[in-house]
Amino acid sequence: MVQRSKELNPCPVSALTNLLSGPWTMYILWVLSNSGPTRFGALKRTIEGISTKMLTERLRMLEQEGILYRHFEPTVPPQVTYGLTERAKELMAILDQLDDLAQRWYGQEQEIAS
Amino acid sequence: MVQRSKELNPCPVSALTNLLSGPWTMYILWVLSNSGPTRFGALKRTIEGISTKMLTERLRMLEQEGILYRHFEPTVPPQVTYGLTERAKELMAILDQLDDLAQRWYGQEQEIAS
DNA sequence: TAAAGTAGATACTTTTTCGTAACTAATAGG
DNA sequence: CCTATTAGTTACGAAAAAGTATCTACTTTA
Repeated sequence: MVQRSKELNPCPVSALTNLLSGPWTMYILWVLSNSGPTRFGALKRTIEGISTKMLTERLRMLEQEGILYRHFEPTVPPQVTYGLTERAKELMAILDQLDDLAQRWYGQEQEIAS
Repeated sequence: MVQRSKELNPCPVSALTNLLSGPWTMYILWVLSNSGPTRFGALKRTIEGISTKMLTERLRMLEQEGILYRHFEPTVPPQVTYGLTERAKELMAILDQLDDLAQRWYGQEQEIAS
């Protein structure tokens, strides 16, 4: 059997970072943080390039972890809205710091030359 | 051509999180943070289950990003030591907060029943 | 003289990941 | 009656990621 790193999930940090480290994950949180609760279709349109499958996968995952909620309105056609939970907000506070760091390290390149 | 998420690397945070999100990456930083500068072989023995290839790959990557340094001593057999840079220490300060969060969220399960 | 020890590099193979395309249900509108 | 709409699910296949095994150099030790 081949040993992959995800199996051994010894400490809580690993659990959390494995979770956040998936593709698009941070981006999805970022969008929901900026736009507030958003419907599936709108998310898909906003997050350019993501596939339906990937998006649902990530959303399900984040929901399971209690980082976002899913509100299903059984109209026809159905309306499903996703939003950040309290947990997500705690998380974003830290991710914002990471953002500051990233700005300082890599941000210069992005400066606007007027 | 198949569109993968890593290609589009728009904002600095993405750059940083893509970097941290690789397998074993956080764990390696964690070990170096706790143990101080460590030789390749020792790292490999500590990080149980990691392959040589994976370990070198991650180390090279972190070195390129200026997150850790590599010190090569051309003895026979050679001695190569890896350690955290200042950047890494800034990073760890934030990751420690993430750790606190993880403890609160998932830590309970790990409690020792005396 | 042969083996051990370090820090990898490389080729080859397996596993996993992820995108694409096709399909679903129920209703409203033309 | 036919089509559009939403929010997915599923099977399939290609590409990327990661493991395994083999090889290197040089010296010391047995």
